[in-house]
Amino acid sequence: MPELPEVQTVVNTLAPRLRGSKIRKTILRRDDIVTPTGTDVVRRLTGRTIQDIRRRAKRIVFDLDGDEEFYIHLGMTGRLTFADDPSVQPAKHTHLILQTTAGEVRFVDPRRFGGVFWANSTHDPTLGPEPLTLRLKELQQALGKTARPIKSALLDQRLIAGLGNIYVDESLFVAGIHPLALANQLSNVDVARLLKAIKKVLKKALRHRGSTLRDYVDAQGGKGAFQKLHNVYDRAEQPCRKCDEKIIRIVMGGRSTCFCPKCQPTT
DNA sequence: GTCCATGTTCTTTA
DNA sequence: CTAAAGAACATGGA
Repeated sequence: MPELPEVQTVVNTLAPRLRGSKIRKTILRRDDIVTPTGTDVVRRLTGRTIQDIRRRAKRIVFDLDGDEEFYIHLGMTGRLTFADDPSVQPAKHTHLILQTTAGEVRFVDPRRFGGVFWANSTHDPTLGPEPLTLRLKELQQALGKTARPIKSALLDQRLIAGLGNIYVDESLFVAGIHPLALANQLSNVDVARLLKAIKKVLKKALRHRGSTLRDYVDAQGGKGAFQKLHNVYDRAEQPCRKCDEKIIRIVMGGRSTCFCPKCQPTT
């Protein structure tokens, strides 16, 4: 579900309520979603104050009192939502429940690609720069070093952190760049257009509270609306909104990749 | 039954 | 050695 706009929207709907609250009770219903394995999150979380909640890459970072932090990653199917009525039985695949002075929050994740991570995100070398504040020089440098197709390079969180399959495809369309174009063969002009496209797409997606294709919801259960504005993602076989050409779907590294062959020519 | 899925990490290959 | 490609993870919906 979650790429930068979706994760940010969860944080935006979670933080105002949860900031400053205290965790009264922690219920861990399965412990194999916790990393590192064996971390006693119940003991570590109960009684703690949540000072802030923020996003880093696709992570929802909880700042706790005592200068400690952990994060929740939503993986593909994770949800982090307030329970309107805490007396209602938790949904299937509810793995963690935080009962706080500001309400009850539940982490649900059927596929369990997400999880709870007791780790610091501040100096994590596996996370590249944030796209919204990324500068052209940095991106040029990062892309110049790799001979992979631009699509896979942009999915690499060490190069740029927060994009996923949807927003890479959408950004490449706006930039008019073919997904198979080699990263280090893009001109400076191409990269400049690409960075502008990435920021533009992400900001627009944020305004529309992310994309709900299947079951993504924010912390209050609200769906995103940006999927209605997708140019290419999940639009294979449909006409391009710009030129009417048929949108193509190919598979790259096991991920479906959608693009307009006319607006995104090979070069 | 088949194929597909908004992500990450580990393993294999070149 | 490193970079890139591929497989694996687990569940559910069409």
